[in-house]
Amino acid sequence: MNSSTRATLGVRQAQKLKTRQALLDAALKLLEEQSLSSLGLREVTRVVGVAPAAFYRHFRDMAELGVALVEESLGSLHVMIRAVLAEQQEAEEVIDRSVEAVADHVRRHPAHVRFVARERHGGVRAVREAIAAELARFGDEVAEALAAQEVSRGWSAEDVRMLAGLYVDHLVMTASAFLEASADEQRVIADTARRQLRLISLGRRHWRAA
Amino acid sequence: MNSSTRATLGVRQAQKLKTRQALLDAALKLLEEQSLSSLGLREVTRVVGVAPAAFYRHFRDMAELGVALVEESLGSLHVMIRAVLAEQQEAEEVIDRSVEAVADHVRRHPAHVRFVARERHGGVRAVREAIAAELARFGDEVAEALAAQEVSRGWSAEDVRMLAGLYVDHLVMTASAFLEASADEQRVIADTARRQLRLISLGRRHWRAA
DNA sequence: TGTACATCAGTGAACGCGCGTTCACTGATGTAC
DNA sequence: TGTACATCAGTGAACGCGCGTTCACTGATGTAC
Repeated sequence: MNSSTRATLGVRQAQKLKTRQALLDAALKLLEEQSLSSLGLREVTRVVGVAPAAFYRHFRDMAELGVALVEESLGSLHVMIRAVLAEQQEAEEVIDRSVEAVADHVRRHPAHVRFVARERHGGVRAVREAIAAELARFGDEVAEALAAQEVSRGWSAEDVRMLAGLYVDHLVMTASAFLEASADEQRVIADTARRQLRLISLGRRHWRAA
Repeated sequence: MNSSTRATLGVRQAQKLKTRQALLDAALKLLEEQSLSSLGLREVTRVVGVAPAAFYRHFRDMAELGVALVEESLGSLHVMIRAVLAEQQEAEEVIDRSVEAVADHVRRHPAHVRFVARERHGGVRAVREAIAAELARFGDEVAEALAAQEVSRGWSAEDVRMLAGLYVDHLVMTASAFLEASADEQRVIADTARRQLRLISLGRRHWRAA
């Protein structure tokens, strides 16, 4: 009857998924004010309104929940990156669109962005590794898109990947800079990000040409 | 009698400073495995070997200790940056020297670097703000050095500051990448960092010339 | 130099509290026939 | 369709434990005379 869950799922499984998602949502919200390594299992179940022991039906511990949050957080970012990469336009337009897309993504998913920025170098190894692996995949994907562009003719694979890494790092830095900024500051950050991308783009066009 | 403390300090004050430093050292060590927001006051005093209540003679809470660690951590980095900026050489040499200096700094002060990377977006506001303020000062300092160089003739102050920001961000990214890397991986990271700086340098030389 | 008093870094015991984890349980959902 | 049994998500009580904070204290160091 519940059209928002696949018909093949029984009532029991659907309810379980709902509770699991409620735990993830509650944790993400609580993580706006603290880091994963200090977030308590009881805090999370309290917000959801289930008994503490119910947590164990879904996750072994908070680290496992953290890894699940990484997938959720970077999944939506992945969609955004793909969309930007798919467009084929002038360099200048791509830059403007990218910065706008990042700003928009932060506006839509601030908690996800904050979580990734915070836990990327945070105190929970499994989560750090999950984020690093996911960002490396982004890098590979960006590299593939860059390699297909005319400007990359004659570039070695390593050089393309190096440039992709620069873009991914810049994206993460820009996104987290947006987070704590007021509307005015956001405009400055966007402007700076555009100029930085323009400078990198210039360096790209003259690579090995100098 | 103790030549390592200023003669003007009484025995009592010297001892107090020693305990304070022991608390900072113990905290920094414990923070290699967790984040500040989950580090306990009792953990720290236990390592130092003083009563928990002694903590309050030095810091109001862990956040205040964290801010003190920021000053300590970024102080040594500051010295390193200044040294690199002071040298006047060919662009290519500056890049090699910079990357080597960063690698060396991470080798010498891994815990400080980890602390800054982790808490830059961590769960304690006061510490985040202290790090942001200090990195902004680095950016200003780098901008000043860049502005004095021949290549920057005709650049607006904002553009110079934008480039300085790119360098500072790149430095922090590179330093934290070194942290978790094996010797082999460190060589790859250093090589990538050099090429990225070379590309940025190229963009810089062609800025507004295109 | 010696004495009497003030300061204050560090002590140790006590407190109430929330934590993670365990366990036998309940009762709605699922399955076999 | 109806019945009997199996599954299992979530319960609620219990546990031992380490936490941050308070407090009156001690005794070495500092100061005034």
